[in-house]
Amino acid sequence: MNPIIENLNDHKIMSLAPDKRDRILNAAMKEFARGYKNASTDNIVRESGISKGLLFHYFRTKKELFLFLHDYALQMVLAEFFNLINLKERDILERWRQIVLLKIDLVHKYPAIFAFVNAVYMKENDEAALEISRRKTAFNDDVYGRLFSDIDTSLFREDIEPQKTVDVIIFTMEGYAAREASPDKSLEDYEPEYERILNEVDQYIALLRRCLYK
Amino acid sequence: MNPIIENLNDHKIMSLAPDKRDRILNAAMKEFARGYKNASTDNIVRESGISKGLLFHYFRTKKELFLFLHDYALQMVLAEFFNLINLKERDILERWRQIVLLKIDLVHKYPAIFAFVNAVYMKENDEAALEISRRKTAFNDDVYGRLFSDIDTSLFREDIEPQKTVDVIIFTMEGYAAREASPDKSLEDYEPEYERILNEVDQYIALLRRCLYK
Amino acid sequence: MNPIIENLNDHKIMSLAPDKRDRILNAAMKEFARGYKNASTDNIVRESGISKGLLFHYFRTKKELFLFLHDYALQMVLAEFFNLINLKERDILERWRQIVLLKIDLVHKYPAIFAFVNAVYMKENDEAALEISRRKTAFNDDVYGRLFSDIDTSLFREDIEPQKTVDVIIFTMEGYAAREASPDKSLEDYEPEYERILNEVDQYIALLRRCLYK
Amino acid sequence: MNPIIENLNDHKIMSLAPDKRDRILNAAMKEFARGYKNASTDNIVRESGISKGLLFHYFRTKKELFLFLHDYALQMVLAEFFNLINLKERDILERWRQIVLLKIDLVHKYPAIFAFVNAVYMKENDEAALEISRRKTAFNDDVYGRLFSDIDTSLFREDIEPQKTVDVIIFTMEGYAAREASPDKSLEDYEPEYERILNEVDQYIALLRRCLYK
DNA sequence: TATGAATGAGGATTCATTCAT
DNA sequence: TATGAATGAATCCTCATTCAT
Repeated sequence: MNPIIENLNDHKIMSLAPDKRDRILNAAMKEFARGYKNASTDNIVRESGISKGLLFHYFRTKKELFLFLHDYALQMVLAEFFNLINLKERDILERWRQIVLLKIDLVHKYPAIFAFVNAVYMKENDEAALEISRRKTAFNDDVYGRLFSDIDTSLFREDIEPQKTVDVIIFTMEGYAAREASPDKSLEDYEPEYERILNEVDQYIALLRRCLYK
Repeated sequence: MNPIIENLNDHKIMSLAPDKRDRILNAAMKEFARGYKNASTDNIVRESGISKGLLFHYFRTKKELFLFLHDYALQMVLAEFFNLINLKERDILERWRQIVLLKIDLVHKYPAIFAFVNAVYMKENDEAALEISRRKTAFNDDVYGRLFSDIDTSLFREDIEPQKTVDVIIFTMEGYAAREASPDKSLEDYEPEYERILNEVDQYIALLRRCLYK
Repeated sequence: MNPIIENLNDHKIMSLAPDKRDRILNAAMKEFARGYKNASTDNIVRESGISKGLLFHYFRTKKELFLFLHDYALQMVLAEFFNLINLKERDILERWRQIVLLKIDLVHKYPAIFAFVNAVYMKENDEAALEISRRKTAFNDDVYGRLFSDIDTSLFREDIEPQKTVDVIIFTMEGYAAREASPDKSLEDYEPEYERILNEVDQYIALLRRCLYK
Repeated sequence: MNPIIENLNDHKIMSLAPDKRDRILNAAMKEFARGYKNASTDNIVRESGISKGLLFHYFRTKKELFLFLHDYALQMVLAEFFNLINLKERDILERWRQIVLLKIDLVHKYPAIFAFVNAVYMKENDEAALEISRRKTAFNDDVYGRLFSDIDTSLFREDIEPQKTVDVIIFTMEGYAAREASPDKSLEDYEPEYERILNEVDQYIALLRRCLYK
């Protein structure tokens, strides 16, 4: 269904008992959230309560673990994301509204995954870094392609190029999201801010609708 | 004059002969561009032709070197930036135009500094990471504060909140910049693209002016 | 019948189905040809298609497997060797001639065994090394004892001690064999060289006969 | 002077204080005498009383240490060997006599070196193993070439090819040496056996002289 | 018999930092 | 100031062996 992410279920680790597997993957994500180099396989095994040997039984190298985790994280988010988003809604601003709400929920549901994904900047001049970079770009292209496919551009003002209109809307979305997700803001505080964020988003939506729509 | 960045001239290293100092700082920046953890003090001393002992004579720890470099880089860019920007121009969109042009120039003039600044994501849960994060935020607040201070909001449509208008403009600026600065694009290719970028920026400016201005 | 090599048939592994047993033993020999330490039990089980547990069911330790294999290899060669050699021939030089021909044949017939035997230099200061060394010496003493037993020393010159004459002949044989078996010479090339080797051997035999015989 | 062995004095380790250097090299040789894989860098540093880091400061890898040691050992032996052997003596059997005596002395003087050289069988399918094998062959060719150059073949019987005569003599020498150097014989016992060995060697020499010389 | 997940001590290597000179 | 040898904890990874099933 999604050709970008290879079939994770083929991986050895998927034959492990789910609770043990989750213990390992969660511990690994948590550790990699500190950055690739800072992450220590020793910490991962300590945290997940397994032996050194077992970790390397399932993942031949630290890099393989990292790469698997990356794809796993993206797939987890992705599956639920597209499951819940209503792609029938063709107004991009309405769709954004949905996305924001959904994202807040997901960040709460899978905090470790988001922490990990945000941290994935494997600064290395080797193949793995390029591979991650390539996958991330492909992933983003795919997600954005789907998320903003079949947009009803007839709603937009006619005196500006529709693609540029979409760009401004997306830039605004992302800019706002980045500002809200700045590292000082601990994820735990999101919930009480739900109202505030929704309110602000609605203000941006109103602004953009007034200025960019017919 | 700039309270955010402590006085770099107080640092021991500033008493070194400028050419030797530059050799050290450039080597260090180049190395840290690979990421904090990947950077090796061995490489730095080898590249700059000094001894291990001397490096640690001037900077007590790797972290101190890194932090110094960070402030140093920001100050370098900053000084030149504000020197050249015309703060008399009160139209935010015109100011953006200036900034884009200037930034392209600076990236060419100081590629090592920009490579370093872009790479500064020291994902660590220790003091240095928080410190960097704090300084960066302060720096950005300061820069943006100055860069977009004294804006003529009377140019904006009156049916929307001026601060939100500024936000949309800045989000668009940054979104566009981020897209252009994606890691696949090598800095060397910028020059021939100067025209293309300027052209695109002008299109966004025209759009925003038409939609957000009176 | 042969007191040096303990009865291999008493070993647990001998109750396994012959084809499966051979798969295991061949895989193990091939692997140990890389050297004792370099040999990996993982590779052995992968190659022979059995499970880790089963290997250690039959051989309690890697060392036991190795020791068994050593004896097994020697016995394999030995049995066939003495089966084919004509111990009626009492002229040591003629006997050598037979041995050379036979050895070339056997190396072709059991390349894995010879590769393994040649590689058996388990340099370790533990029990197994001494044990191997002891068995090898005993084996050689036994083989040479039998191979050169009942030699007709009346053929030798009478002005020299017969044992010394035998020594010189054996040293020449072994020296020549070692030179021909140097590791650069791949076993595959033996066949076309059959003629050359036989020719050279005959020259040495002629020389020794002329000088050492009456 | 000897083109086979590259200049060892260029190596970093040669700038170390001789006593410390010898402590390291001796410890390493002793350890590698157990075989390449069995040798543990931990043991080497423990034995030589230096830190882990220092060993890898001088030798970037275990393999580099091993290769250096190999060349070093050969050079040590070589230099003294050719220094003491009288190449004026053109009778190969007399020369052998000298060599045997000299070798016994050297084995006593440098037991660690000989133990190491005898043990050097790095069974690995990588470049280093081939490199060692290549160097050893080149070394042997060189040594034998020099050791048995300018031999007076006019002393030999005329009814046999001189090269074959030389072969038989060398095979006998090596065969005898190998038998005496078998691993069960600890090096310490050599001294009291000096007489016995010399006596036996003289017997072989007498035999060969009677049979192979005019 | 047969499986293969699980163990954990041991191995080579790295690297920021110190210190005697 | 300046050097670079020296340190050793930390890192990733291996592998013979065990054990529950």
